[in-house]
Amino acid sequence: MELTLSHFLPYRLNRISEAVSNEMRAIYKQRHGLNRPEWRVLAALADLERSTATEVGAHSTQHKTKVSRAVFALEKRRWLKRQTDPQDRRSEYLTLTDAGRKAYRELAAPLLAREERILARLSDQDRNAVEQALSALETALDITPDGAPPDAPA
Amino acid sequence: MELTLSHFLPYRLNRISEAVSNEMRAIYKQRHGLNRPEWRVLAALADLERSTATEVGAHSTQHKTKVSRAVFALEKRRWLKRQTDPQDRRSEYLTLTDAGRKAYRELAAPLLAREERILARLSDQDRNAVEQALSALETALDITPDGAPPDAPA
DNA sequence: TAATGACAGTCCTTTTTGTAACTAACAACC
DNA sequence: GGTTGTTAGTTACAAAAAGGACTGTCATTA
Repeated sequence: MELTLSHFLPYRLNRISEAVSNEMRAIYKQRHGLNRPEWRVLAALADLERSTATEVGAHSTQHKTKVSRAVFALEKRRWLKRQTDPQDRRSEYLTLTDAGRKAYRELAAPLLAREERILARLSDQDRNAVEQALSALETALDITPDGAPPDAPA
Repeated sequence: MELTLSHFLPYRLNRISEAVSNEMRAIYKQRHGLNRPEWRVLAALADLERSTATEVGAHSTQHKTKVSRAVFALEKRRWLKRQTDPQDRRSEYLTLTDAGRKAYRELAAPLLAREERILARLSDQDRNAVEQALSALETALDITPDGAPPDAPA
């Protein structure tokens, strides 16, 4: 029963995650001045096409206040448009504009390239281990690919 | 060339890291009202015994301003003592007091238990994959176990 | 021993985040 | 059709993080 920081799961995860995130942030910050919530909303909307802020939050694992602020920022850039749902006027549908989609594509390419550059330093075996580890942890932590628990526990 | 958030390495890492960290934070926050920098300094000092703020920062991968504030907070609780190095009066040696070591031990147990509880949900194979993945990523990202680059690049 | 540059640690200012309260809209129930 | 409870999204406030500038100390060199 020994706790050494450098062997402690959360510490290691955090350091790795932060290192990777920082590389990415440099890209979307430098090119378009985006912060992470904004980038995530952009990516989420590219994934989801047309959806509400709540859905975007679920899909990108972000609190609704972050989403709200990010949506506002992206709207100001005219990268997305809102449209209140006539059926339920509380919620608004969000869609990327052409400019938004263009910005997303311009960002996706270098971000993926950077991801690939990191993974390229790993052996095939290590890459497999990474995939297996991430999937296993996601399951163990009840984090499904798009943010909802795998099946609702009673 | 497809960027889907749920398959994107930094996103997955971040979500996992955050989920695990949150579980831990609940423990050291609830029991002793610590925040992460404070907990990390405590753990680093438990690892290192007697060392300077700079060393603690390197060992726990934290910016010196965070370390500075955390040291102040822990000092106020009388969990650590400072001692300016007579050889170099810029730096101060930090050591945990008995109370500090006691608090550390009281925290280490439940934190390790929580870590174990998470890992217990994984198969042996998955656990191995996690270990292999973390090590491989640490290497690929030039993050050595205690925060210094593996060997200084020219 | 003055000048330059590096380093340890702190302080101060600006962003970002998290939390909780709030508004508006809906739904269910009586 | 009023009451109660829930949900979508925003706003306002408080806590935390990030970053840079600053102070004091040391080392090097002239």
